[in-house]
Amino acid sequence: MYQPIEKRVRDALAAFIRAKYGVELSVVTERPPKIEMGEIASPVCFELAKRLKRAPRQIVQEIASTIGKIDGVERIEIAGAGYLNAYLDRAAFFRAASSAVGRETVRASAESPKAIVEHTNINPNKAAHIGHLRNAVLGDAFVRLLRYTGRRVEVQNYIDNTGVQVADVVLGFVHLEQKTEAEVRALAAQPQFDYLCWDLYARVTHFLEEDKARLELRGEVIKAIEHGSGEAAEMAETVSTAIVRCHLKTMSRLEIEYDLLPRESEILHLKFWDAAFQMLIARGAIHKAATGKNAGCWVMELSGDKEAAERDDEADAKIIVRSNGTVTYVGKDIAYQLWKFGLLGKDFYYAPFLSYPDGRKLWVTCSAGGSGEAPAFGRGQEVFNVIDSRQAYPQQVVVAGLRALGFNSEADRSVHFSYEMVALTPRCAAEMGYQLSEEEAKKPYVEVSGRKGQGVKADDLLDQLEQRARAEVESRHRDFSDGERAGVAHAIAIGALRYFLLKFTRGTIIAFDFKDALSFEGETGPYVQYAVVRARNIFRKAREQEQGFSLERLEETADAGTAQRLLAPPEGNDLWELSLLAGSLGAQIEAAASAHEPAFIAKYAFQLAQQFNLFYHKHHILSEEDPGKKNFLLLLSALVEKQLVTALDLLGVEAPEKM
RNA sequence: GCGCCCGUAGCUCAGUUGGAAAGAGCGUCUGCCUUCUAAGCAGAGGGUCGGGGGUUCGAGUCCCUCCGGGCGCGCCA
Repeated sequence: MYQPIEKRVRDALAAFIRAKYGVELSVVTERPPKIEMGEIASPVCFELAKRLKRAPRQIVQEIASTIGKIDGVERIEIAGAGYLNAYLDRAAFFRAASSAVGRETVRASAESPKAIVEHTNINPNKAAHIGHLRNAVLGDAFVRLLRYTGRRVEVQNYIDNTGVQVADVVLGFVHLEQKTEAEVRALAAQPQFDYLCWDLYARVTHFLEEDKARLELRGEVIKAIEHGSGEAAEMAETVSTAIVRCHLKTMSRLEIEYDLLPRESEILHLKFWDAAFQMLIARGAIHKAATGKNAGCWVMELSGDKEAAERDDEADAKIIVRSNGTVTYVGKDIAYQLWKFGLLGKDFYYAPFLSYPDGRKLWVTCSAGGSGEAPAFGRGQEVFNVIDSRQAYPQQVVVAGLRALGFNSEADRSVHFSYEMVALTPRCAAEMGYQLSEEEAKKPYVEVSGRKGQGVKADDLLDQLEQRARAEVESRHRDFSDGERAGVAHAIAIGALRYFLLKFTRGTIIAFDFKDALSFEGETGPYVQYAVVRARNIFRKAREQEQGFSLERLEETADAGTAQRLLAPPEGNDLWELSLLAGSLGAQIEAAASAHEPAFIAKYAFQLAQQFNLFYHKHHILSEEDPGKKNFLLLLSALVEKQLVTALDLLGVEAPEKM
């Protein structure tokens, strides 16, 4: 509701300035520091003063007195050294915000351009940990944001089922546990197989570190897996698929779902790389180094400097194919990125992997056969790769690869949705029993090693959160059934966890601490959920007290005069600020979507909840005797509730009816 | 060595294309539950926005430099 008016003000000012002074400039607007100064301010006269070589104060007066009426704006005033402050028509804003509620969602049509978002991407060899959760929650919130703004989105969770990490677990089962494939399959059917592999993986890491000669064993296992047949390959398939199911189950607890699981094994077997290789050679994007340290390798020049390539200058060359003929990780990634844009000229086969409770199907790639009912995957218009910031360099190489092939517009539409890692506070690491050096103990955070079996497992954290939430619910609601308690506790646990991971901006390293993550007070998900519950409690009680009460009828019986009276300054400033903030969700969504920053929504939700709590404390609505005022307060509560629910939904958090 | 990121209150963090007097949570201290649930509210205290220089009418925000911290740069994946 806010941003259309803001845009009208900007356009009106720009048009006026163009007509009157013949100057073309982009008008900036901002929120004044205090509500007494209006709702939209522009410092445009400072810029104009410079251009016209006149005093800003003089220009601002001319504009304010002659610009005329702008729809939604009550008046324009002069402030400070030359600010133009616009004061909105409060009652009109409130009416528009209230009636627009619930009608703002844009539905994606099947023809609208598709965005591909790849996230989660956990190596399928051990349980998911807190760092993986940040990736998945961030990716999922971004997907929700895109879908809300009307984008069609395909969610992919890439499975590296042929890499070293899976190989190491297979090595562990074979050499440390002396297990056969059938025995591993039996274990994989047991619950918490991902936990078992977590420990085994740590043991394998230790086993390999003890004697470097054992690395040969790993090489053999990898070769066998890549070849795709034999006991080791079958075991790798068993392990990785079982672990993927564990991960999907964990993600389902957080209501994170996917459309497709593209697998590394198919990229290999369907020879995606060979196709990309031919393209790269044909367009001269890579060349074979004849001399120097890279002799015998196919390399790509990152600087795009052809002369450097001629000279075999190694400084800016990235090896794509090793001298033994095998392709590097980035090479495969280039092929995969080409497929995402529909540029590779090859496609996977697809089979259903599972069905979600709402009937939606999750598909997996396969190398032959497959189902004819699979939707058209890939061919994205825009591609977002949710990958931590440490992979910035390889991501740049992939984009450079697209550019070298002449796909400049696809390169521009390849986005590395990067974020910083989750580390542990030294205190937290100590609590978990990890040995820290003196140096580490002084740092603000310590990075933990999944290889060594360190880290906070996602399911453990979720269990703890649910347990705590359940204890809280039990102490407050003795009347709840077991099912109700579990449901509410689950919603609170998710709210706490998702909010915790989303309230930090992407570039901030999260120093994880149980104390903060397990909190339900202050700037947390449950705080926001609680505000929604408070609003709903009012409506519930109102329905009990009043026959035929409904939120729809409130709107019909509302009169504009009351809103105008109650929102009028100065007494109405508090109600107005809450209304204004509630009506600004759209502006926040726009900002969050364009900055790729879900944290903006989290911050907004908290601020709105905070202001609502203040309002809740000040006004006892149901005992309000003035029926017009009571009606207005209820409408305002309904507006806030709806906006909070929408904001929470974008974060993937559900607000329970009671808590 | 090269590249990228960060440094804001005791702690953890916001501060959206440069804009009016620096914000929040936690922690500390002081109050508020016969009311629509206190997972809440009010108040107090706490800041040379790492240092210095520059650009600008205006800098936490842009540029330079220094200090401090992190990450990346492999014929690993």
